[in-house]
Amino acid sequence: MSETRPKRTTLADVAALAGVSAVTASRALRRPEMVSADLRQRVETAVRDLAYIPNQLASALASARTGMVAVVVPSLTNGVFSDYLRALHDVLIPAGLQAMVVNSRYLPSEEERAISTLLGQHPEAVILAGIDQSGRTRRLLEHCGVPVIQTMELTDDPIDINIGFSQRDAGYAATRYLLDLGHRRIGHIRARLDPRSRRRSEGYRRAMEEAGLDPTPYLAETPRPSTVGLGAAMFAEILARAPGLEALFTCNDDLALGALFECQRRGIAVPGDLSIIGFNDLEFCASSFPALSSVATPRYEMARRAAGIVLEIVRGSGARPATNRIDLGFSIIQRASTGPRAAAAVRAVG
Amino acid sequence: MSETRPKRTTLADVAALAGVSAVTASRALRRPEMVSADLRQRVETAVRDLAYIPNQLASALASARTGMVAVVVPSLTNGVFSDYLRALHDVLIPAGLQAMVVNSRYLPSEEERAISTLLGQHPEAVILAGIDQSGRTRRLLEHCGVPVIQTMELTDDPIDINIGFSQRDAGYAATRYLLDLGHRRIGHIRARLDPRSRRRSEGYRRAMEEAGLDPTPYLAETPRPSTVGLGAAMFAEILARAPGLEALFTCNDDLALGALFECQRRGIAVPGDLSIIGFNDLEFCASSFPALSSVATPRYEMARRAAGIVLEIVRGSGARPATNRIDLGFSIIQRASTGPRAAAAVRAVG
DNA sequence: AGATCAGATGAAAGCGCTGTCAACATGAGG
DNA sequence: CCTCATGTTGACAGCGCTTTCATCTGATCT
Repeated sequence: MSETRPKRTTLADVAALAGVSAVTASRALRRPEMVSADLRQRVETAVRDLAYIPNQLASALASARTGMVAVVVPSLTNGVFSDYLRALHDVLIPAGLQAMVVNSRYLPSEEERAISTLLGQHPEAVILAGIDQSGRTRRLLEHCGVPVIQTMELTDDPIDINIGFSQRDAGYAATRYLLDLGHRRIGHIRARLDPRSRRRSEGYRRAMEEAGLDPTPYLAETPRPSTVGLGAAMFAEILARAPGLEALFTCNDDLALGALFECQRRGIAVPGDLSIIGFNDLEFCASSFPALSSVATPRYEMARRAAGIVLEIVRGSGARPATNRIDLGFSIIQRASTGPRAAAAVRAVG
Repeated sequence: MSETRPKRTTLADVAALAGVSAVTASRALRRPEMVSADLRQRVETAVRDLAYIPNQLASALASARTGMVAVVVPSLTNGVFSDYLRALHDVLIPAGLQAMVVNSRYLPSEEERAISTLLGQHPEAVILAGIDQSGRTRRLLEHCGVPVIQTMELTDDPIDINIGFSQRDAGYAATRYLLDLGHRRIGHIRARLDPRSRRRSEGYRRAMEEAGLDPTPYLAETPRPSTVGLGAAMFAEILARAPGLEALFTCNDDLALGALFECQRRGIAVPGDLSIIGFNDLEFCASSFPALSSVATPRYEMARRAAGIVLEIVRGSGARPATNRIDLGFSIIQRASTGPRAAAAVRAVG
């Protein structure tokens, strides 16, 4: 079966059956209004009878239009990217464009490989989740001749167009929020150690230092990918190290959920004994007990805007956006898991 | 920018710069061992200097090899498919194959569209998550001339090759497990209503009926996609309807987690007052409080095997597996969220 | 030394489709 | 009745690459 090449039906077969030339058959499919109703009908019938599927490869090669936009995300696992990809599809599909998404697994080397492969397929645009491309990747992208959109985060030096928000500011704001609640011993957990979470942590560090606090004793980090279980374990580790912990900011919601479970396991009241705030505001944050505070990130909107810009450039007027850097911001979502510094904690701290 | 066609560098440019013919340049890249060290060197230098990226379209068209395998999954959101896709990548990438994954969103119409598009790109194999293809889709797949692997579930009538486990048996086993624990008023929540979850529910229904129990009063279902919040809401709904509930089997872990949170919110002890078992055994089940029992499904293994078979057929000996239907089974993972029927509940039921 | 052969290279053909342009009807206008 | 738009259709070339297959070299054998 792997050696028999049954010679897929081609446009020529369809044309022959319909009794027209290949060009006409092509037009009947691609621009039906250019072909008389009679022939169009015959071609359509032939297509159906032969179960003809156009060879996109040949079509793309001849027309120099692939109808494909390349998308690189660092993870498919992460709930963050499902909203992101959904937005992309919502915009691209109705416009007849196909998103080709590949996963870089948070590895610059894989990203480079992926982009190189994708570029070979001649996408009409490239949408990247992230701003941290390697130098070689950047060069490829700069010379590929199609729009490149970097998302998820802001950069001062975009390859082409940039849509996002400041991860650092968001991390800062989350920490600041806990500080404003009166907390001082604020822990921070981060996993994976990708550049984006690193910048969130920088925000945490800056807020702490500005408040005259030393973040070191309350910090836990690991290169392992974040999971709920890891959140629980790392929280336990900080707790062992810094008993007087009053609040916790985690780099994402999975870690926050893990910490919350660990609190339940140990009988630590949330937010009575400990306030918790996560990051991303995934769906479960609103439904947990207590509901988790988090930092809402505009991931659907970032992707929607990115796809919209692509559409305008490749299918619309060709007009590029007025500005090549769009800040979509973020917001702190206050829920039951965070509260003011409790009397008990105040007493313990002195 | 959209109108300027800067004429990407082609193999001919590379060949010219290296002072060789296009064929030699092609060979230097594709089968280096066929070219003398000297010329190979010159070609490689030219490639680097020109930042040449081969046009995969042209390459695929000429060689009839795309190096791509088409993958259709119904969801990217669902934690289930991240393990699945990871396995696919783990096997395919090192073999030089690229997985092109598209999301059918649990819609047969989208699946048909997606497969039609994918087939136009001439994949070397097709891997499907699910067995419920529409008639037209089936016909396309049967005539496409490449291996087709249906996964996630077993069918008596595979298109080509089938790897999975019985969703119905798994649903039956989960319910049976609760029955064996002594529970009688066993609730069941299911969302999305896709064929796979329907068969899990059929297993539940059969187990209940075999035990002489009427499942109707304890059943809640909705076509909406399942979320943690939905799990909580639907659980609350059953509770209002059937106060004496002793146990709950949910169609997936997200719903189970929602139900667990709802129990915490209402002060219902788990498993003291209510046993809960989910489905899929996602990572968080082991870390929640109490840890959630679940049905572990071999999703990594299914994908790994599927990819392995693809590899063997398209890059290996071309040998197809001895059997075209592989059952990978499932297992009940017992954790803290399930326990025997409590004395209190026994009393209440009478 | 002449025949033989493996290895390296290039010329030509063509993968399946679409862009371009010429050819051909058709009916309107003069 | 002839000319000229208008609208359809087809011939041809070519997208960028790889796959024959022929050619040419230099080494090997007798």
